[in-house]
Amino acid sequence: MTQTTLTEPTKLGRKRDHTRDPEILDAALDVLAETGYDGMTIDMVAARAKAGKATLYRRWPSKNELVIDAVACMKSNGIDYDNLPDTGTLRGDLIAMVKPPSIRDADRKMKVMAAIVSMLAGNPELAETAHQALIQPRAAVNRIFFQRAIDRGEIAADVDLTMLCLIGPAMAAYRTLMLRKPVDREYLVAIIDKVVLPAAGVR
Amino acid sequence: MTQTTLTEPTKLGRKRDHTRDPEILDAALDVLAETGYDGMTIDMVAARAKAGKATLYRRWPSKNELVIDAVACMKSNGIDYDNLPDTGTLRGDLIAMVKPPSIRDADRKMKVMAAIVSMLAGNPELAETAHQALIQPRAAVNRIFFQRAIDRGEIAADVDLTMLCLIGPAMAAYRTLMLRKPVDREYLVAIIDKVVLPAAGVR
DNA sequence: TATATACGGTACTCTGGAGTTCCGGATCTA
DNA sequence: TAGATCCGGAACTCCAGAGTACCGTATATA
Repeated sequence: MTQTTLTEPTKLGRKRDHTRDPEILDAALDVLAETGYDGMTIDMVAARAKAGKATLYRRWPSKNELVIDAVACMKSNGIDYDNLPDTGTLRGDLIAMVKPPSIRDADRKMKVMAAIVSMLAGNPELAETAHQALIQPRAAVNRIFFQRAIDRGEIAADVDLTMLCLIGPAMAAYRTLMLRKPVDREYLVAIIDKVVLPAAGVR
Repeated sequence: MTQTTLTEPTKLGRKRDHTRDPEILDAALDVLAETGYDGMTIDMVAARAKAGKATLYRRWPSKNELVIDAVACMKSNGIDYDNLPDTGTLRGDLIAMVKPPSIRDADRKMKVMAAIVSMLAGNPELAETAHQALIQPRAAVNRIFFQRAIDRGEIAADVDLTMLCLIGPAMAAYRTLMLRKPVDREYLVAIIDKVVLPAAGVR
């Protein structure tokens, strides 16, 4: 009777409602963006998600794991990889990415970045997750645009792709996190026209 | 006898040894850079400075004020304003700034930035101090170099100086804080040659 | 129906750090 | 010399937040 065959560990009782996972993680991201890592408390997240604290601890063993999962689920938010703009010019492609809602959730991304920056040094798992979810996707899209431009002969084939891909994200992040000024459409366009395209050697 | 004239509140007792202030603030910066704002404890700072905790609280009313003072005292570290390089070319001036010890304490500056980024939003005084001590000085030096280049006719007079001044700091900060890769001389030279100078329109 | 687990919610324990107080000893003024 | 304030150091109070336990209720299996 009590024989729980190793091959069949059938679960008893009420099942966990995993449809709530995204709501909880989204609440965690809100609190994280608003208060920073140390300012964020599990009670805040639970209250925001209208969930019990025990519910959170049933799903994530600690605050750290919750944050890692929350950051991970931001991956490729606001980027539709199957439907990237393809305007025929490098400038057109880059400008096409400067649109709401790309700008809207980019704001929360920035605040989450600010919240976790100081944790990255002593938290390799969070650092890796943040890189995969927040840093890499945007650079990857840029790389596609630049590669197209190379294939078209629009820019030289020996440019430093890695460097070019980082200009936009770097200047946007610096303006938000350090200068604490808004990164609006006007500023992003200025970055493209005054820095990125000249650096790419566009005629 | 007990008359303490308002015009002469002569201090009794042993005098505070203000020569220790810089040592304490330097210890605070070390701990701040190593552990982040919330990870930093007053006990750590006191131990590092070989001082008593009461000594710290006699001089700064709270941890927050201590951190603000510590950040403020980083101002223009590693920059000798009275002896800036003047090589006759924009590239020469920019490259001349890419030297130890400019790179060495730049590393601690970066770590301090990472430590306080998430505090800036809810701490205007710290934000202002950080801007004056960490952000503004470097941009100001760059602005001098670019202005010289304009005066020489080396670059066009209608360039966006503010934007140009930020490229270097932004890309260096992004590489350190987000990518967590070393900002060495090679990388800084690459930024100058591949991004800054093309953006400035140097022939 | 009986048992087991999930749920939201509340109350609890425990730990670490901010800030305070006191100590013995040193250094200043009156 | 006496009183006041400093010093480094240690012990203390106080509190917020991580994590746990338990409540009554809901939903699953056997």
